[in-house]
Formats: sequence, C-alpha cells, structure tokens
Amino acid sequence: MGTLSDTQALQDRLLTVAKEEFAKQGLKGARLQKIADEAQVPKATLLYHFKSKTVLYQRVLETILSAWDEGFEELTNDAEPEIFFRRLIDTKIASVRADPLASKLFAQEIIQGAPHLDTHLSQQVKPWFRQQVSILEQWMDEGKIRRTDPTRLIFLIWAATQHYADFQAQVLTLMNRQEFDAELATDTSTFLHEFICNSLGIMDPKHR
Amino acid sequence: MGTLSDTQALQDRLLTVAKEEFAKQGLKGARLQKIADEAQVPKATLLYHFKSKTVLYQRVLETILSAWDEGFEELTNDAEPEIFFRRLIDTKIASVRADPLASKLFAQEIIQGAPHLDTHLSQQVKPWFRQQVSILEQWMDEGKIRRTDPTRLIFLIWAATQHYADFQAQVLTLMNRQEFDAELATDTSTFLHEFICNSLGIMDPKHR
DNA sequence: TTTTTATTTGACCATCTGATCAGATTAGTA
DNA sequence: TACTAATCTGATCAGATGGTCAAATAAAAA
Repeated sequence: MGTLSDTQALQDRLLTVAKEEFAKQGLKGARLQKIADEAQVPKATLLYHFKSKTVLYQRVLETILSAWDEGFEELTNDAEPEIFFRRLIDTKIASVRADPLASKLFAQEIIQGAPHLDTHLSQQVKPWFRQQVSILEQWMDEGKIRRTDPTRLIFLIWAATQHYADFQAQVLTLMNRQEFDAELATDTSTFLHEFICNSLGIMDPKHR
Repeated sequence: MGTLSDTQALQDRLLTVAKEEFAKQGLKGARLQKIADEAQVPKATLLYHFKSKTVLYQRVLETILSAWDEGFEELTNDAEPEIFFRRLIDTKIASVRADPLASKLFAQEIIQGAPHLDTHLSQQVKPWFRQQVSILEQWMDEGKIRRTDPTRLIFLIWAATQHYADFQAQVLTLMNRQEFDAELATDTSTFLHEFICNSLGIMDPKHR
C-alpha cells in the first residue's frame, strides 16, 4: 500500500467532508465529531492531521479558492465582448453548479466580514477584478459596448450567478423545481448573456 | 412608569440586539450571554422573555420579515414599467441600506436551506413573486418591454441589490470604500435602473 | 533485525453554553 | 393594606465540544 499517498488521500477526504459540514452549518456550527464520523475516522485522527478546527477551516477555504483561481485565470481576455461575456457567465455558472457547497461556504465567510479572507481578497481577487474592469473600460472607449459603470457590471454578473447557488432553497421553491439541473443552468446562462448583451448594445450573432 | 410598555420596550431592545448578534455570528455561533450583556440584562432575564434560543431567533426572523412585507406591499403595480422598476429597485436598495444586518441574517438562513422559513417562503414570498411575474408577462404581451424570462429577471434584481448588503466586505474592498453611504446607494440604484431599462428596451425619460 | 519515525485511537479533560429554578422584588388589583 | 400575578436574577446544572495525551500500531530507515 502506498504510504505518503495514503495520508494525502485521507487528508483530501477529510477536507471534502469538512467542506460539506462547514458549508451547511457554518464555521461555528460545524462539529468536528460529525466531520470525523462522516469520514469514518476517530475525531482524534482528524485532529492529528489538522491541528485545530480553525486550521481545518482555513485549509478548506484555501482549497476552494485555489480551484477557483485556476478556473478563472484560464479565461481569455482578447476575445470580442460577446464571446467574453459568454465565457465569463458560463464559467461562473459551471463553477456554481459543480460545487454549490463551495459557493455557500464562501458566501457565509464574506457575510461575516471575511475574517479569514482579507489577504486573498486584496491580493488575488482584486487584481483579477481590476483587469476585468480595464477590459470593459477599453471596450467602452472603443465604442464596442455601451458606456456604464464597469465595476457594478462585474458585481451584477457575480451576484446574479452566485445567487443560484447561495439562494438555492428560495430559487427552487419559487420555480417549483427540485434540483439545479443542467437544463436550468443552460437556461440561466442564456438568459443572463442575452440580458447583458441587450443592455450593452451587443448584437446577438444568432439574430444577424 | 408604564408597565406593559416597559416589557414591550425591553423585548424590542432584546430583539434588536439579538438580530445583530445572529447576523454577525449565525444562529449556531450566536451566544445568549453576549446578547444579554449587550442589552445590559442578566442572561436569565433574556430567557424569561424568550423561552429558548430558537424562539428568540424565530421572533427575530418574524420581525424582519413583517417589516419587509410592509415595505413591499406598498409598491403600486399599475405604474408604467419605467416607474415600476425604479420603485422596485429603490425600495430594495433602501431596505438593504437601512438594515444590512437583516439582509445578512436572512441570507444566512436561506443559504443553510431556510429551515425556519419554509412556510413564509411558500405563503408570503411566493404570492408576491407570482404577482410580479404576471405584471411583467402582461407588459411583454403588450409589447411594452422586451420579451424575456420574468422569473429570472426578478431574481436578477433581487440578487444584484442583495449583493451590496451580503457581500459588503468584498464590495467595499474592491471599490476602495469604507462604508455603504448614500452616494453609493444612489449610484447603484441609478446603474441598475439604467441597465435594466436598456436591456428591456425602455426609453429613459431623461433621454427624451 | 533493530531503531526510529509517523500514524492511529480510546480515554480523558477544561471549558463553554443553553437552560432551569427557587427565591426576591416589583407591579397591579381588590 | 392585603393579596395575587408578573418580572427579575444569582446560582447551578447537564450536556456538548474542542482539544490533549499516552499508549499502541504501522511504516521507514539503519
């Protein structure tokens, strides 16, 4: 049996289980005993691999954030506006649907003031955000899209997509649905793209 | 000194303090001792007025929801689209700014699956929601606004406004601001209104 | 094989927390 | 005033929780 990889695999499993518990119960509400039980491991073993609850939580956060960073830095910036928005929205919706728990956990952290995220927000998110803003500003200067506040435009996209993960309970209730399935994701993506392109005066290629 | 009103005033104070603690720490993370301290009252007194932590939490939720219901049922529905959206957005932004803690508390409740809200969601929110949807559908039939998914349009407005309360930490960081002041609220309201009217093909009266 | 290091785990603990309760105090009523 | 009901509160408890520790076991190195 592998040795180092066994430890790695166990820690990965613990992180996955912990993410679920943290997302569903919040940092304070999560119980180490429950995480350990879920991973079929004694609580002491969990605490051997992660010194404390806080450390475990931070490791879970890091895992989520690095996965996101990977997914979003792949986004090409030299495309035309219509392609750009499609990719941005699709990527965001896909990430929200692939791991709603990660979105929820992140949302709760931000709501409580992001006490464990200050460095990541200013060092990872901020640069990416500024880059997106500058792309939009350039397109406005070039007259490719209607002039508007680029900052709030990014927020709008962010909020509208995130909403489907964080407020899933409410969204599904109001739509009379049971789950956030692929069809719902596609429709949402299409709606948002169309809505934004219309507002910014971007012609939909399908309509000429 | 008044007697019944004393009790009422105390309970109101306890609810206000409790709302803050619940919003900042979540249901599980909130501490009765801290709420009692903040209200300058022994913990036993707090538990005399509210039988348990859960009861206190539910009472806080009810207070928030009834305040919202009042604010939104005043919205007139017979206005023209441009006025309708302005009122809806302004009302939502105003409520978010007047009491961000209420928004945060509500958001956390929904994120965790709305375990204390199921009846309110289906009995209060759903009817209001359906009414808004039908108004939008009628306007689409009449050709007053571009045809799109009314359900997701409401979600978009809801999400975009709520975002400024729930993700305040992130928003302020990315905008290099210190607080969600009146100017920021006005600008956000203007941006959203313009963005939506543009997308739906509603002419801004200011531009003719 | 021997020795050292890493991992596992049951038992245990200090602390915290929601909740209870009996007795004191105050307010309202006859 | 006398009596009843409501309110207040210090003391206390039972249960839960994060975290420790020493001993056992497995793996790696010498």
